[in-house]
Amino acid sequence: VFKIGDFSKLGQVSVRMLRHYDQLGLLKPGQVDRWTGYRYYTLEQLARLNRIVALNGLGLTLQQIADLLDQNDALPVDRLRGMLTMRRVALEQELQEKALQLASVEARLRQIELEGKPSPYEIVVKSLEPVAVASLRQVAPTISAVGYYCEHLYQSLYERLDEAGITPLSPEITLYHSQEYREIDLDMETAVVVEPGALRRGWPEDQFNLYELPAVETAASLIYEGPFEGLEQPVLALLGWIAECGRVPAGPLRELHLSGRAHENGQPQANPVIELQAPARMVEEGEA
Amino acid sequence: VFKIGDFSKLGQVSVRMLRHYDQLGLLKPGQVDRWTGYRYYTLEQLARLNRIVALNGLGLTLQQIADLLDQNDALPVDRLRGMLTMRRVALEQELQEKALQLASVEARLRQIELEGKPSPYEIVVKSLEPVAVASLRQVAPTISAVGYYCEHLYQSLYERLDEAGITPLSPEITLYHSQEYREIDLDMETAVVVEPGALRRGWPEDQFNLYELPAVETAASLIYEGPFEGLEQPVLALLGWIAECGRVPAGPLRELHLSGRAHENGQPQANPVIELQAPARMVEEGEA
DNA sequence: TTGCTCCTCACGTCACGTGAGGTGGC
DNA sequence: TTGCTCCTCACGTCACGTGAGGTGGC
Repeated sequence: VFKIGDFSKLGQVSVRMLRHYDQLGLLKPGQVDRWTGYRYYTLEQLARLNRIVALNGLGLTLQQIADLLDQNDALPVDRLRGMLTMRRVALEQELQEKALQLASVEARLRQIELEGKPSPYEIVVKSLEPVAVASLRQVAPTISAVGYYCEHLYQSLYERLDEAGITPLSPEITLYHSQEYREIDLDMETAVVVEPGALRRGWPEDQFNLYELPAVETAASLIYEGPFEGLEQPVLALLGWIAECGRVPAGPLRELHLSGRAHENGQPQANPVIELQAPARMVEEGEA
Repeated sequence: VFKIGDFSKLGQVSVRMLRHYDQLGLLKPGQVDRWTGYRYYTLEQLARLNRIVALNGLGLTLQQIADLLDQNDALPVDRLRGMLTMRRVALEQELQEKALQLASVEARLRQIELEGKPSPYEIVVKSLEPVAVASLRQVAPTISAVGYYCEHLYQSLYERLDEAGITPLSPEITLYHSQEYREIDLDMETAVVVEPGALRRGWPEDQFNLYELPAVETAASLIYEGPFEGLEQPVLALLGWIAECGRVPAGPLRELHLSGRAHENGQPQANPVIELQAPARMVEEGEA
């Protein structure tokens, strides 16, 4: 028979926890002094305590352990197997997440070592909701022509929407359909968000596209603030980040004009706030 | 300017968390309506929010992030590097722990598949404190002679301690110096705990050994209850577990007689409670 | 009498989710 | 007027550590 302190040393479990196990009903002392409240443990409890510690070391919760040890001291095999299997799945997932985090941390550190300062862009993984959009699509011959195309595409889009009696909402979303970064023949699509109801009514197809931009499970995103000419750098940062994290593009790059229309009265906004979203997915194992 | 709900969608952060960040001073809304308490956020806040989300995704605490983003919005490089380095170390450790846990869980599952029922022994990793002991050591020719040797070694040990005026405490600890399991020529040492003060006074060396059993950082331990003849099975279980976890024995196996002396009046205890402790360490990488 | 152990009660941890109960804007 | 959004306050999570304040046994 041991007092709680001795039992604590025997089992290498803190006194606090022994009291806690008592309270949870996980491990009741063999005897409790009615007057002083002192807990007295027997050697048989030690085997049970060891079970608890062992299962806990595998990462089972005390509640799960209580379920297992409950009434009879014999472990119900099937439940144990079930719990261990669940635990294995959870552990595999946690391992994967941590490994990804570690890779990100190391990427950041490398980046700091190389450039001497942290990247000005913060890249975040997010999911994208589906949105109803109206759009026009065309190929711009060179990268320097993109601004011009953008302006005029949006302009005619707005005109046609006006004729059709559809109210453009915000933001504008320019999509770049070329998967990689390129400087000529950019397949671009200028889109605006419209109310979802517009999809259900039919519209002349030759005037503009009207459809739902698909949801994206994971996209890399960053916020850029500055002139349109400076967009090249954040685009490259985003694509580089994707590659570095073992991912691969999974859809057109989206350029959201969060601070309103890119062009107003024929003038481009001087310092627009732009969100770049690059849909991406993990490379499958064994994929090139 | 966005209301909290819109901003929440933009940044993919729950409304609850935006309020929380406000409260922590991590991200104050650009404007708060004095009368209604409504929070209004601007686009500039979005960049900061993205920073927060990105750093949080690396596993930094909000407090750390607050320290980084504090006054100036420019990230102090050195502090960032420091935190990331710490984080990397922590992540590596967590990864290792999880991997070990996963290995244990899988070992348990395999064991259940093979034998159809969970092992009757719960093996726990613990550390061992140093203890002062008095002991006698001898080689038993065969495993079946161990009981006999044990009895007589303890008997003469107690006699000599009595002559020397040293009080034996408990428990008895029998040490097996052969590293592997073997059935002949067992190098065994029968020891009893004595008060630490006894070490400081000198004793005739030829009567018995008097020394401090060293501390052990990690030892595998299990509780066995049953006759001494049944000890073989738990010993093998313990050694098997050690091997399975990528560890290697690191000292003599200890057999603690927790329920009192092994022999009393020439009779062995019928169902003693015994703790087996096997010091072990992880195999170094590249070690055979 | 002095330490030592034991007792109960309760707060803090961390980044959230989820209510209750109530109020402004279309 | 009816939903919708927003507000504050507060509890719960999980396995602990760490006190405060007090009492028994040698």
